[in-house]
Amino acid sequence: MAATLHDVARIAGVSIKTVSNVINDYPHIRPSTKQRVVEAIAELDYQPNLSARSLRSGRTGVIGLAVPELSLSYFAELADAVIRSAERHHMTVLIEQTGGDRRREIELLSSPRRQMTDGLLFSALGMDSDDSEYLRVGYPLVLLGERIFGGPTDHVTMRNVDAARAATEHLISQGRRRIAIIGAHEGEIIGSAGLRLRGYREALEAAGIPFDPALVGYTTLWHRSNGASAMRDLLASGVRFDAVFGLNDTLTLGAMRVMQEAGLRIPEDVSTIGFDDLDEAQYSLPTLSTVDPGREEIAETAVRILLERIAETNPAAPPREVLADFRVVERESTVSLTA
Amino acid sequence: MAATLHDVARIAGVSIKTVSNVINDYPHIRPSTKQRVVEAIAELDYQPNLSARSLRSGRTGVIGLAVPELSLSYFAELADAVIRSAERHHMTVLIEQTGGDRRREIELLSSPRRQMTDGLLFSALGMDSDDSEYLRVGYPLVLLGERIFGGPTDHVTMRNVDAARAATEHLISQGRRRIAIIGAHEGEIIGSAGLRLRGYREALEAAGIPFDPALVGYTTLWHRSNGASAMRDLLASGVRFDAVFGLNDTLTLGAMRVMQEAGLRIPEDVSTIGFDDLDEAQYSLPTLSTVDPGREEIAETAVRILLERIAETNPAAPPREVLADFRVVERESTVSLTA
DNA sequence: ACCACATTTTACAACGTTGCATCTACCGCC
DNA sequence: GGCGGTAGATGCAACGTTGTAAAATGTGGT
Repeated sequence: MAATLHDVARIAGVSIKTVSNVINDYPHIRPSTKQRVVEAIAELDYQPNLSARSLRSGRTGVIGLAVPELSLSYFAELADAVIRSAERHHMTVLIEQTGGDRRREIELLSSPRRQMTDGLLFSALGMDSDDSEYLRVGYPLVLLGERIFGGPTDHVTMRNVDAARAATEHLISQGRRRIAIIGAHEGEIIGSAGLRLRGYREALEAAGIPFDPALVGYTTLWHRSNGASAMRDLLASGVRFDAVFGLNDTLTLGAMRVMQEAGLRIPEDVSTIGFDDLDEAQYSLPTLSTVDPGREEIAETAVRILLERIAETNPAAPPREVLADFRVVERESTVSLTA
Repeated sequence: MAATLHDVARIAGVSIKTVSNVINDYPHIRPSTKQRVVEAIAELDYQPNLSARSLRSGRTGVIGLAVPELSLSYFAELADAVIRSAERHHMTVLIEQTGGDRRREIELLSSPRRQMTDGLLFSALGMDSDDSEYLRVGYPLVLLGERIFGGPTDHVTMRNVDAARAATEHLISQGRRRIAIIGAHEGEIIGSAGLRLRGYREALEAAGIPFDPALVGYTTLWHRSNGASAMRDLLASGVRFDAVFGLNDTLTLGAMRVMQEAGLRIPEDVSTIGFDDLDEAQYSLPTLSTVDPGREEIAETAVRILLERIAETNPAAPPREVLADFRVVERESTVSLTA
């Protein structure tokens, strides 16, 4: 079967420990010895047994990434970025899908699989701040997302409130006053929906525009179809609006499609902005203005912090919270009122 | 730190082997003993050490999935389906991205990481049939995709030619005669592009429609922007067409956007069909007719076959090729000529 | 030639688990 | 009462690696 240290040692005429030393770049090895070992390794096409190595060292070289669903573009693009980041640090990524289900999220935190990872990047969706004690786990954990703040672990996330306020301000600056919002979650305070709604309200308030509950479209999920049906409801209600802020791009694209079917022109009749800056937003008709929440930066930072924690000798360092920079991306779907 | 078999054994007052037997459902254990062990396991919150287990057993419980990029929706949806399938078999999935690069694909086949997986689902994009010898590896490997046929391994894929012919026939049955095709690859015979182009030509031929090279839009990649620019070129060339077959949905959505900008009506002026049946195709404007190539079935079958190979004692069984069923999905973007 | 000291190599024991072989106790049967 | 057989429990070795510590070898100075 596969060659082991013993085989290499036999061929090179040294002890297995010497082979191990060569592989691990131990400095004090005679060049001639090293060369013989290297040749034997090449001859046998030796590859270290990773199970044995991690049994011995307690490290696996794998980090976990838990997300709700890869078929949600935001998480697919996040996973892509995380894998590329991890690669640069010679780490592999094991992806788990939770479906956004609280129970599965909690289970996953203490699943035997945590054993095969050195640490976990955890994008919670079903859990909330009340559950934050579950995050007190015995391995390095970096939280992503906006469901839990002030928890016991490091946390890398986006500036939801600020970014949503900036998006709304962008619409206001174009002379829009009746700004519908799509994707709100009934009663939510913390969480992407709650925080972005808050940014929206702050922007309105700052501009002296009264908040009109009739302009809020609620959805449970953020799939395209939810955006579409929220918009259908909004149109059916007869409420007047001249702009839409969709709480993510996917929702917004669904809503746009319904508006266009209904004969509304975007951006002339309804200036529309989304959130996430998916690749897709560049190719819709019209192209979608949106907020880039700093996804690449989030992935990169989260991986870096997780690896720091893994390497750390003293795990008692206080939890850090990192907020990525965001950016409003103006495209065709938003334009000033020409009236 | 974490509890081991020894700890459990001490608490339960039995040998570690008995604990191991309980965990592995060895039949001959006195119920009272079993109960004591189970209680001790619960008390210590014991979880087996997976590194030790795989060192001993040679199995990891992990399968690898190599895809070009997760940010391509097709692969994100495929990965989602594979993970869900694997979950049902109590397996974990380790995802690797190759970027569709031939060299990286080849490297990955003999990477030390193969060590941490019991087998690999491999979606090749950069390699071609000339490289098929690289697939002769010492571990269970199931090939996905359409770059290599007749290779030495099991292969699960879609009926590209038939499905593309069916898509084209769908357009022809609606009275379309000038059918543009977008996303072809110069000179490719094998591969999604080459095979689907062949299906297109077969359909034309069967209908007695001459093949017009001016109607072929070439692209290197299949991102949205490639579809958009191919369509721009097509429009700039002045060639006349009354239908478009996009070789995948993403391309097609990019092309649709350019057509609409140019004032073409879909489906009236240009009946349009894609390929992949992405979630997104249900929410574009108009909704996109497309081909469902059987992605779920592919994921499920591939996982099943891989696990069979892993469990197999005699690995000499001849390679199998499985083709999933496809289905033309009619939506708003295709309609009969009303002349 | 011998010592002090640095370089190079090695032996051994673990990491936590499971396969194999073995051992004891007990059961039913002639 | 002795024997074969099965249920139930165990001890030992091994999977392939690396940390520790110590042994072997080499170098230079006296």
